[in-house]
Amino acid sequence: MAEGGTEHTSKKEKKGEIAHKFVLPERQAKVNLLIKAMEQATGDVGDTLYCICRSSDCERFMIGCDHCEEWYHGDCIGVTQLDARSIKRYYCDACRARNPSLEIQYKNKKKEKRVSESSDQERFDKHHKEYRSKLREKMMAKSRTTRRCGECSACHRNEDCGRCDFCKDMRKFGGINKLRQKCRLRQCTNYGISTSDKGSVATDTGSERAVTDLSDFEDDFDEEEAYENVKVAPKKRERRTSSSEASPKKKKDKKKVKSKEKGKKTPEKPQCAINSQKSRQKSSLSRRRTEVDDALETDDDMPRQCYGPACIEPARLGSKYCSDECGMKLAKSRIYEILPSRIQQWHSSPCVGEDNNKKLLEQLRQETIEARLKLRQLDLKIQELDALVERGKHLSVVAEQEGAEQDEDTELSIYCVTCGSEVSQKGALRHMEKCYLKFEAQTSFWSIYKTRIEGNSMFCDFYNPQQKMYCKRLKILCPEHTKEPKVNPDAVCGCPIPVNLFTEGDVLCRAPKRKCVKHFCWEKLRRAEIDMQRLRQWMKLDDLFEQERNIRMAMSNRMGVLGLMLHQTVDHDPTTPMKTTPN
DNA sequence: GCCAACGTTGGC
DNA sequence: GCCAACGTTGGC
Repeated sequence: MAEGGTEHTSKKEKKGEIAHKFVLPERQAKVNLLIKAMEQATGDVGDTLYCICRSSDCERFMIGCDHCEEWYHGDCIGVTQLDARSIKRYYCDACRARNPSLEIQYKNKKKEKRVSESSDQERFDKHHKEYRSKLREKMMAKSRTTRRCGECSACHRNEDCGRCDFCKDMRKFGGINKLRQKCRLRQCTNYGISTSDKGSVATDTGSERAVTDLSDFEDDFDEEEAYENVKVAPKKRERRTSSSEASPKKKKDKKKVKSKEKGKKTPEKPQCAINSQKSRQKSSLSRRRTEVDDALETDDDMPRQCYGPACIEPARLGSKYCSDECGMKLAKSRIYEILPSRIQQWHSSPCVGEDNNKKLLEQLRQETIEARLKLRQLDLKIQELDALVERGKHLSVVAEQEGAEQDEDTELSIYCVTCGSEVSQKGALRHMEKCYLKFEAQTSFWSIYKTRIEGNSMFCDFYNPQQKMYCKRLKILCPEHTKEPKVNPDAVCGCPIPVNLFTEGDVLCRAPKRKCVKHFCWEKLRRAEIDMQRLRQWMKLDDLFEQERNIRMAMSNRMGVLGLMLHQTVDHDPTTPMKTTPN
């Protein structure tokens, strides 16, 4: 689509160069020939639509708008070649409706011609007024609830789109029927034009004017008609009452009761109500039109020619193509047309994103190596610990060893950090350990996946068949699924005794393991510490892997066909070339 | 009686 | 002024 748009713009630009504002009759033939030749050269003969009639015909006399640069057939908009001679700057109706400050400018020396020109314009306006008032009359003649002109494509649509908010609200589309409105694509476009929009022109809110060219074109009323239109709204209300007069008396009474309920307010109501209704109607209609136009932009149901290359079939409803093949054909030709130059451009211009990604990948690789090295070191630490424990097993118990449980009179007490109860210093470590395990058992960590780690896993991975999940506590600390090993009565504690606060010596504690209060569970805690470090490293590796995957995906997307077709680097300042290394 | 959808209301 | 919500209406 983007390419189609580009072609369109470029052609307009070319046209603008040749035939500036409008085409003088004597130059007309030449210009037409030139445009035709260019179209043939660019290979897009007749595929661009002009004018309010949206035809590709450019054989007739045409005049270009100085604001939007759209081209119009003279006979479609009521401008003759003679008129065009006296016009200096021409602005189309759509542009003038959007921007009231725009006025058609005439040449000075042809001032006298303005009379006839303006009369032409009047004729033209009159023609439009007639058309629109006919439409309005038609609509008003129909029943009160009919908001159909019966002529626009929306009125001819028989089925709800099922996609707009109003359709989605309908019960048949699974909605809850809150909005209770007609499908947006079936709402008459002429209804909004005829009754309300002049108000928005007069007040010129601007933002409300986001409507199609056609609507704008038809919106171009003068003040007189604006007044007429304002008067339309109350008429509708009156008609409603009169129509209800025809209906049973019950309804009439109902109305009376209603007005009585409102009390003194009733006499004042007509004017206020009319005003408020006017404004409400105005706003709701302008909103509706904008929304409908938006919808039409994306889901156009106007009959048009298939966009397929060399295809002359009408497009399917809601599609730009007559068949899937035509769509594929156009897509293919676009790829053949655009991709080679994009690849060439890709190779010739530096890509900062690509460089940054490469740097990041290198950084990630380094971090991965470091993490793996650390993991190996931790594995070694475990082996060392195993060796230490093994060495302790061969030692014999020394009863008087420092740290062994002894009956001392001077008992100090301490508070448990977990439960807060007072415990003796001697049994503090033992109590706190048990207490911690008790609380820890209340919280569990589960995953549906079993851990798959090279070497020994640090996770418990107990499988619960009911939950069909695996326990993700640290194996060594899991109070639920790891049983405390039974300690032999003559087992030695075996904990290395530190020389000072930070270094530990070769000497091992030879107190009986059951009675050593100083090194209670030392082996378990050390293993847990190492396992935690291992866990951290594995998580880091996982994170690095994820980052690498994302970067690689971004890199492959960038160079992919889709990426190349969708994106393009534009160097806005070729005099100072882009740097490949921004840092 | 059902249903589509119009027109009004009141909250924001 | 906008807009969601809903009472009401007219066609079937």
